[in-house]
Amino acid sequence: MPASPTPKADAKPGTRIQARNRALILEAALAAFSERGFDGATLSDIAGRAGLSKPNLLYYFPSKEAAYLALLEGLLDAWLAPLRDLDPGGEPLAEVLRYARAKLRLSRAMPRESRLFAGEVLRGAPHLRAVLEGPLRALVADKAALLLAWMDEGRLARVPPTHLVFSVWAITQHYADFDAQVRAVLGPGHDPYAEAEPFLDALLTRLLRPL
Amino acid sequence: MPASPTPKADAKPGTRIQARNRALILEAALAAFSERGFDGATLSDIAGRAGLSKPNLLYYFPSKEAAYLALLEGLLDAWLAPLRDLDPGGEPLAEVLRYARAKLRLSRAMPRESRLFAGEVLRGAPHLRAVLEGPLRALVADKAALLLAWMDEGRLARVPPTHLVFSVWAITQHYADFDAQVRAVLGPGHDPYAEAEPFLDALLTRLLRPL
DNA sequence: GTCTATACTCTGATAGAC
DNA sequence: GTCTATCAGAGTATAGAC
Repeated sequence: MPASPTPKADAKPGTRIQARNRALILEAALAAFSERGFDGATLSDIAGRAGLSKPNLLYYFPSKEAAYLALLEGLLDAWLAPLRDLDPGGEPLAEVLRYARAKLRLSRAMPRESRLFAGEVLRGAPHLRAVLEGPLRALVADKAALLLAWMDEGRLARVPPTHLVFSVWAITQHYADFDAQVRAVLGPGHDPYAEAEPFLDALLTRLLRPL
Repeated sequence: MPASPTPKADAKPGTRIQARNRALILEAALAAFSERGFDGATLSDIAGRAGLSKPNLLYYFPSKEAAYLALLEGLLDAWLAPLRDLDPGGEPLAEVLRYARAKLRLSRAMPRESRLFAGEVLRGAPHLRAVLEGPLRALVADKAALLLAWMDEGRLARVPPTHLVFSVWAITQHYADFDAQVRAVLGPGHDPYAEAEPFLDALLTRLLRPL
C-alpha cells in the first residue's frame, strides 16, 4: 500500500472534486429527504440544492435509492453514539442522565437526521430492517443488561430497561420529529429543548432513584 | 326539514351507495397514506384497495389532497378525545394515569391513524398547521392550566405541564409510529403495549406523586 | 468528469360514452 | 354514477457528445 496523501477511511477512491461533490450531494439529500421523505424528494430538487445537474448526480450515485442508503449508513454511527457511550464504570443514575441529555442535544443539533430516521422507521424501515434487528438490537440488549445489573445491585429503581430506553428515545426525538407540533402548541417565545432538558432530568431522576 | 331515514351528522347528502363508497375510499386511503405517506401513496393503489376505478374515486373526492384532508379531519376528534376527557373533577394523579392509559390504548387500537398524523407532522404539518396552532393549542393550554392548578394545590408534583403532555404523547405514540423499531429491538414473543402500560403507570406515578 | 438531450414509466387528473 | 380511453406533466434513469 503506497503512501496516499489523505487516506480518510470513509472516502471513496477518487479525486478531491469527487469527494467534494459526494459531500455536497449527501448534504443536499439530507435536506431534501428529511423535509419531504423518500417519495416526496426528487432528484431535481437534490441536484439543484447540490448545484449539480441531474445526470451528474446520477454519476455519483447510480440511483435515488443508492443516495438514500449512503446517507442512512453514513449517519448511523453518530446516531447511536450516545447509547453506546453508556459507561458500565460510571455512577448509574448519572450515566442515564448523561445519556438522555446527550440524546436530547443530538436531537437539537441534528433535527434533520432525526426526521430522516423517523420517516424511515415510520414506513416500516424497509431500508433499515437488517440494522434494527442486528446491530441495534444487540446494542440495546447489551445496555439493557447493564441497566438490569445496576437495578439488581439496588443502584437504580427497577423498571423494564428496554422500555426505559424507548421512553428516552421517544421523548428526545419527539422534539425534533414533531417540531412543528411542539412549536405550534408552545407558541412563540419558547426554547423547547432548553425547557425539556430539566424536565427530562427530573423525570428520570424520580423514576430511577433508588428508594 | 322533512323526515329523512338516517340523518347521520357526518354523512354528506347522497344515496346509501355514495355513503358506502365514501367510507370504502376513506378506509383505503387510511391504509395507503399511513403505509406510504402522502407522496408515496398513489390513486391507483387507493382505488384498487377500495375496489373502484381511479376516475370513480375522483368522482367522490376531486383530488388526492381532498381525500387526504377529508381523512385527517374525520379522525381529528377521535384523536384528541383522551386529552379532552381529562376531568377537572377527578383525582389528579388518577386522571393523568387514566389519560395516559387511554392514549396508549388508542395507539394500539389505531396505529394507522397514529402513523398518518405522525407523517403529517413530520413533514411540518402543511395540512394541519391551522389545527395545531388553533384548536390543539387551545386544548393543551386549557389542560395545562388544569394540571398547574392541581400542582398549585399540592395534589401533583410540580413539573412543566406542557412538557408533561408532550412526554405522554411521545411515549404512547412511539409504540405505534416506530412499531418496526420496537418490534425489531424486542424480538419475537413480546407484547409491546402490554409491557408499556405498567411502565408508563410507574413513570407517571413516580414523577407526579406529591412528596 | 460533466454536460445536453432524451427515453420511458407512472402519476394525477379529465373527457365523454354508457 | 360508473366506466374506457386518454392527456399533460413529472419522475427516474440512460446515451452519447464534449
